[in-house]
Parts: sequence; structure tokens; C-alpha cells
Amino acid sequence: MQANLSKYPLAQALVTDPFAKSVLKWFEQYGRKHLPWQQQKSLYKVWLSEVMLQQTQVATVIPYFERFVERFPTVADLANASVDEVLHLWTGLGYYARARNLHKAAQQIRDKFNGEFPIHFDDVLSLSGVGRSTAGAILSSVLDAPHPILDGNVKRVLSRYFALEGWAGEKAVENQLWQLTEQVTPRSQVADFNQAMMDLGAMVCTRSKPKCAICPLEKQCKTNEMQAWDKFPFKKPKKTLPERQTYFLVLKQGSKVLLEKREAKGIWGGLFSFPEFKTLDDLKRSDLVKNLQISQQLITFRHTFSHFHLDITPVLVEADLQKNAEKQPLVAAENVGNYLSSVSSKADYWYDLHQHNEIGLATPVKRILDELAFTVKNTI
DNA sequence: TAGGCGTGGAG
DNA sequence: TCTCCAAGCCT
Repeated sequence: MQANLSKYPLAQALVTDPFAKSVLKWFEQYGRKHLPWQQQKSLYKVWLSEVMLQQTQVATVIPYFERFVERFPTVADLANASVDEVLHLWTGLGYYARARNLHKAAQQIRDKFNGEFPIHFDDVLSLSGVGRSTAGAILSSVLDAPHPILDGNVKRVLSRYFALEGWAGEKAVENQLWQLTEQVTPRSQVADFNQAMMDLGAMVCTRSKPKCAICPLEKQCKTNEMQAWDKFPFKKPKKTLPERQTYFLVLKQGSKVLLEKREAKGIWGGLFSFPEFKTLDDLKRSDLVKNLQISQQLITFRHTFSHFHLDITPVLVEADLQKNAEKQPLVAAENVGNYLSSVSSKADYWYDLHQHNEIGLATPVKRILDELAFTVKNTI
């Protein structure tokens, strides 16, 4: 058997395929080369960025990325942190399973890979939260390893270039797209090529009003030939989002507010939130509120997820209001942790409006807490 | 395997 | 204010 002297023996090969050649040439002049995770590239930083960038736009990710790298300079720092702190830094970024998986994967690297980020595709793919595209993106970006990627940008470029029919959410269409990206991805200069495809999708082959006139693929692009950019890629079949309703119990005593840790699975998994009730009656009947009077029913607002609308009505109950204090033996503020301890579980957390709380919060929960803190501060 | 999983920018 | 969807993965 012939000795394999180079890890990627074709890495020196010239790119002759016209598709890749055009794309690479375009990248030289117009590609993005100054994103934070493109500086002093490392497997760790590129992995972190790729996970954050899943279903998330670049501009949104940048400040989160900077904070993570600052707080967790190495994969070991991340592995040894608490999941609550990781979720805290992830607060607002959404898809919180990514943060839980990121933390788990850091521990997998620490425990199974001797603390070294793996460089073999199957090992990278085995990490929690890393699928085929992310694994390919990491190894191609940092090591120039010849793996194709398939993110939203690449899907859009390929769907248009080949005028591919069918919605990419269908497995069969997705499989075709993987075949196409394998087909166009060169064996060398893969880091630049993959980045170029994403840049093309983000900057030229945009969702609406693509800039075909300046596209390096204009000549061969089927969709351009048909002048039908709005037909490709096929749109997701639309359906109206279901509406749900919930009541947040905002139980406040002094500067502290009661939160509960949510189940690891499901929406906002692992984050802290207010005790939730389906109806106002359920809330009033709960052990947490009996004997107490509602101070204020706050304004209902809508929070929209990817798959449903949630109308949220926060209900403020102040345990230290005079009228409530008469009904309920007053608990000294410093002992507030004992308050209602009989109905509290270990999942409870008294959030101090004046302190720094290192826990994960969903965006609407954070918004309510921030407003409360602001109100308290300006009432004193 | 199709649906669950967040949030915010753009139009 | 509403719709669409973005550097996807997991079950």
C-alpha cells in the first residue's frame, strides 16, 4: 500500500472545475475575511461560532461570540463551567438546546478526547449538537479538510443554480442538495470555497432581490436564465401558527422574585422562568398565592416562537404589601428564601433584582425582570 | 421522518 | 403588525 504522506493528498491540486474556480475568484475580491472567528482560527473558536450561527444571523452572533471567548478562552474553561452560567451567556440567543449541547460536547472533548478538539470527521460529528454540515464547516475552515457544507446559504445558491424543485425541508430534496454540494465542492481550497458559498448566499444570492448582475455564477445559473429568482428555492408550505395562552406568576417579596427551573426538555429547557398557569383561576388557586392578593395584572403581550404564538399575561403578587402582610405572617426580607418553603421545590430560585444572577433566562422573562428592577430602583 | 426548538432582522 | 426565514440538530 502506498504511503500517504499528506493528510489531504489532493490539497495541493489545482481547482479546475469552472464552478469552484469562479466562486474562489469571487471570494478573493469580495469574500468576508474579517469576522471575529476568522481571526487566529482555532477548532474551538470555529466550533463555537458554527454552533451559534445555526439558524442565526451573523450580526446577532458577534456580541455573544465575543463574550463567550472572553469568559471561556479554552474548551476546558467551557467544560468546567456550570450549565447555568453557559445558559446565562446564551440568554437571548434562542434555541437553548444548542447551549446545553455545547456544554455537553465540551465535556465530551475533555473526557473522551483528552481535552483536545478532535480532527477526524466522525469524532467531530459525534459531539453533541454537531451535525454533518457543522462538522464539515469546522474541519474545512480550520484544516482545509475536503468536506462539503449545507447551510441555508448553500441551499439557496444551489437551489437557484440548478433550479432545483421541491422544498428543502423534505428529506428527498435535502438529499439532492447534499449530492449537489458534494459535486461542486473542490478537493482543495475548501476553507475559502465553503466560506465563499456562504458569502455568496448572504451577500449576492439573497432571499429577495438577489444581485445576479454581480454574481460569479450568473452565466450558468438556471434560475437567472429563467429570470425566476422568486421561484427558487421552493418556499416552505405555510401554515398558521397555533396560539397558546399562559399566565406568569410574578411573586415578589422585597427585591426578590420567585423563579423556577424548567425541565431540560421542551421550550426554554434548562432556563429559569416564572411559575406558569394555564388560566388566571389556576394561578389564584395555587398554593403559592392563596392568602395573598394580586397587586396588578400586567399588560398581556405576545411572544412568537418558530412554531406557535404565546400570549403572556404577567400577574404581580407582592407578598410584602401591607394588605398581604396582614394575611400572611411577614417574613423578614433576608429570610425570603424560607418563604413558602413548604410549597417550594429545589428547582426554585429567588432572583434578586439588585444582584447579578448567573442563570439562563428566556427573553420575555428577562424583559419582565429588567422592567421590575427598573421600577423598584426608581420607586425608592 | 417530520416536527420541535427562539429570536430578531428585513420587507 | 404580520410574514418569512436565517451559518441546523435532535428525536
